[in-house]
Amino acid sequence: MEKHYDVAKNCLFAKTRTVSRYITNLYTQALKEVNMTPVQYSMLTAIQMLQESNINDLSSALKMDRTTINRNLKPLIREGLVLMNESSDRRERLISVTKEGVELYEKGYAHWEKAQCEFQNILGEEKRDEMSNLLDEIIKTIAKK
Amino acid sequence: MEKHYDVAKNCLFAKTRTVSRYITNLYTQALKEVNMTPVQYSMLTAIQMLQESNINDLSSALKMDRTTINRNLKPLIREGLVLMNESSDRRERLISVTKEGVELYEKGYAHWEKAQCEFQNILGEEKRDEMSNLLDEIIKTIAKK
DNA sequence: CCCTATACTGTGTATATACACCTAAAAAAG
DNA sequence: CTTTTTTAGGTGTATATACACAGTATAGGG
Repeated sequence: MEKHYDVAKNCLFAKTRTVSRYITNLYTQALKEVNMTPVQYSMLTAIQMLQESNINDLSSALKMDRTTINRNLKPLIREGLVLMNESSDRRERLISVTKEGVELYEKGYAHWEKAQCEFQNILGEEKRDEMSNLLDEIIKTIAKK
Repeated sequence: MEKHYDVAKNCLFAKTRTVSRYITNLYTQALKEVNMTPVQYSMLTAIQMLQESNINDLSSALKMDRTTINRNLKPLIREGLVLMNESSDRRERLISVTKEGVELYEKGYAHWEKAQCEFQNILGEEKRDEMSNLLDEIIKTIAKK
């Protein structure tokens, strides 16, 4: 078998990425109602979970590169949804959500739910659960390293 | 339950994206040996599969936006791995792989395989198969629309 | 044959992502 | 207390991604 047939059929990177693009577009459409991208919505989620966190905390929680966190915070700060404050340790900055951020987050929740439901309708509940569990296990596995 | 707990626990976008980032980094490391990104390797795969294809063909095959295909081709063309030739229909361009492209692709195959194996070692064969099948089904489902 | 509709492509813009490299501050070592 | 190491953060650069908008060429209808 020629190599490209093998890759086309079996590449887990390509498959994951294709599905990721699809899901991203789906959530992007839904969250457009609150002028937010799904990545920004995820970041707001983590910032609220961790409360007074610094960039490294968010990097660990979201399993996203430190510098990506930094850059992804920019639009949220620009829109007044997130604050980056000085800390007593002057190396770090403390990140928190503003009142406007919480409000928009709450407002976005219904649209996030819509995207979740839409995806479940497309996949069916059984497969959706299978996918969710599998992703959880993968994330747990890669976190252990 | 507060909304951000729900999102943090159940968001299929965030989970998929986290896993996608992880897998991307894994394949990126492996393919660095041939100076190629995994997306570029996937594109070379598709271009070889379809042979004389235009941008829309690739867009369909890779389920990637047309304009993304266009931009992703740039580095491949710059490196002399891919050609974009005129067609008799002067609206479209025909995309093909050069000799150098095929050679580098063949050389990269071992590194792609390495990444595939590495991921299987991390996940275990059973879960890897489950994941592969699930992704196939999802891709088949979203293709039908 | 001309006009219009359709099809293929490209560019501007904005976000997402991570690596290499750099700066500054705190902590640890001596 | 000074020097060194560690830790936190930011910037330059390059790729990846998709939408809105625009240009050009073919096809189709009259």
